[in-house]
Amino acid sequence: MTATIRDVARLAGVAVSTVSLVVNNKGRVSKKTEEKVRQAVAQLDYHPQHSARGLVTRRSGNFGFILSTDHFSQAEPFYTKIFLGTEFEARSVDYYILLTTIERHFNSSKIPRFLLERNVDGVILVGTVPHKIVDYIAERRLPIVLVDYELPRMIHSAVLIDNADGIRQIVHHLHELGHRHMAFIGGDMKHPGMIQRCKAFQETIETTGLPFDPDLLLCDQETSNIETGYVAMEKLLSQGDRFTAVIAANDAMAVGAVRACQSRGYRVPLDFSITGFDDVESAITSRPALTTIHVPKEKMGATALRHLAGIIKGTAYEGTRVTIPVRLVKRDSTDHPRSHTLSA
Amino acid sequence: MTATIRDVARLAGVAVSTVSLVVNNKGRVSKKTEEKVRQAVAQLDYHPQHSARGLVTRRSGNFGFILSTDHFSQAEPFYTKIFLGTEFEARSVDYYILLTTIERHFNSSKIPRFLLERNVDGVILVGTVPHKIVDYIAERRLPIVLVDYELPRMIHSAVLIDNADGIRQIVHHLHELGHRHMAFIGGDMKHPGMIQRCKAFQETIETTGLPFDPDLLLCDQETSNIETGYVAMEKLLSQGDRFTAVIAANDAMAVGAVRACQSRGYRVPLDFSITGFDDVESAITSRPALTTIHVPKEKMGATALRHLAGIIKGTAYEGTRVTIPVRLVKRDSTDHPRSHTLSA
DNA sequence: GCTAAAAATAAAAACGTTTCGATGACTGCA
DNA sequence: TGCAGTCATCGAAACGTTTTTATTTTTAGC
Repeated sequence: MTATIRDVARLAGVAVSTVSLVVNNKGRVSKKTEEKVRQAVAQLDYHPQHSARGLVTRRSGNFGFILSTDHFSQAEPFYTKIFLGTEFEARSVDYYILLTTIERHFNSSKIPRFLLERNVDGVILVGTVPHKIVDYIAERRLPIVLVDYELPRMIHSAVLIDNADGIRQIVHHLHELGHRHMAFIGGDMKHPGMIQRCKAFQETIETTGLPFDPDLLLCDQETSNIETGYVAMEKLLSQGDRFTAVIAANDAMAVGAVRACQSRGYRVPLDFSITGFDDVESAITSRPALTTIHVPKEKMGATALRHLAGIIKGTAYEGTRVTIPVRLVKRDSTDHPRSHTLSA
Repeated sequence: MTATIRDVARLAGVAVSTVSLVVNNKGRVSKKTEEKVRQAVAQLDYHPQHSARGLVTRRSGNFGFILSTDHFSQAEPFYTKIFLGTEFEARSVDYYILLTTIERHFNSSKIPRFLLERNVDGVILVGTVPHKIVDYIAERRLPIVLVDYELPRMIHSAVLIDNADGIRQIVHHLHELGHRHMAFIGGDMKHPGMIQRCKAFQETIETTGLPFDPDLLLCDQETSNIETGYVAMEKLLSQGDRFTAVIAANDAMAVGAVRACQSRGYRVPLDFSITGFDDVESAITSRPALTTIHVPKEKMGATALRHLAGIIKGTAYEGTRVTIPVRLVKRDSTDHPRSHTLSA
């Protein structure tokens, strides 16, 4: 039915091995025969059969993509977009992606089948994942790339975003607008990225020479969603009029903070400037549209895949951290502080 | 490194072919040798190698899962959950899922790689997909199962939800509460499911003996999101006080309708009862929590996979439609109509 | 034009599995 | 005890590649 390498060889009038050489761009083949072979390939619509190839190369041609179930079914398509980037990039390097989700709590009886069966050549792990599964994979000597997550021990490759720089950009932006008293809503500190954002806030405040008020630093939440932001903002408001801007560690909390303001009759950005982080869908759709830090999600996924493929080809080193730059997106949730406007 | 079938055979003291028989539960093997083989398999942690198996069986052991890019990166994890159901079910029948997205507009240069390379044994297509890609796959004689979508020509298998019954349940629920004048917000009529919901509304109104008012039937939108619902509700409200309940064809539009009410100072469900459809995340988190129709998304995915596997095994027929039942979930967005409450 | 070296091509083995036909070992019946 | 028939097991071929080694062709230097 479908053409095999023999058919191509016969049609092109060359040996099977020559066809293989051409198809894989290996070895030196004369221009002339290469052309003949390529023609035959095109004519027969030949595609090498994965399984046959895998049998001899001892590679599966697959990468595993592991994500926690709650990350995957979370409302904002943050991780979904990372996957999209990975999948897209996989097409160009000829790998298939096997996506699977795991529960938050590692359960050795629920190990992804592609690991048990050794049917992947490497694994991409995205977001918060149980440490044990990382160890399990590492024990099996499979290359690993973490995305938007890192483990204390720095032995695995990771694709990260420049959280510190993002926060710096935000603080500077607000500072330029004239804000001096900024509050920070930190969210769930179990995620390393959140810790970085929180730390970066404190450091930037300090280096910029702004006053630091510990009451305006809220970093002890359990979650990082809209509700979290709402509650945190209410707490800040109840503390009195000590700030003009609020930096939320992600967009969801920023949206919550905006709502809390609005339901108390405050206007954003007139009374308070509020910023997010991540630049997810709701940063654009919510009113006012959020000033936030754009995180290139697809690019993270693509970078992870490229890196993983590199490790296998031998052109990249395992254990490298790749940091993806982020950039400020100014929208409608930030403006000069009220007092500043008045004095101007 | 990893154990092969020969290792198992040697350890168990039997022929390679016997091990194969045991592992695949084929042919008749004596209890005694079966036991020996199983022991050896366990001891060596043997897993058949996909590629070797695929080479001889001429099966890939993969199913394709195709979804439009916008469905996949949509805020509500509706399709994501369908995928989860599929993936989970795939584990038990020993198939891998290759997930890929396609653009809304069919582009023959962007055909999923697993189709070009014939690396799947069947394909699940979810939500609205270009007809051309369905034809393309069918031409290649690959089994197809559509999920939450159907094509005019009824030649492909499809897993659908009982839209008509869902609408019936809602109308009856509202009727029981005492509502007689119901409005309907239909959303994007390009999706067959939306058409069904709209039709079912009209039919149920009629068979229940309720008055039908064409002004209360809004079925000419282009989209089906929160904004759509908001706008539609404003239009309804501007038409005067002719209804006490609003049935939105999905949860997003219901949320929009609720917001429109609230921003005009109406209370839900006191002034208007509003219902959704789908039972997505926001049906639970939005205030008031929505009375809606629960759609078992994971189950749809699982059913699709099972059906596809059945077609290949020869235990299911291609071209079958499987309808998944739905059920009403009563939450806080519906109550007796105001007049009814007063008169009671 | 000859030879040695380099480049291009070919031939064959190997990868791990399934499957088919063959072989051997039992069973039950005469 | 012998024999047909059934049941359990085995051996070997085949699947479509890549890769290594061998062979042929081309090139370059004299």
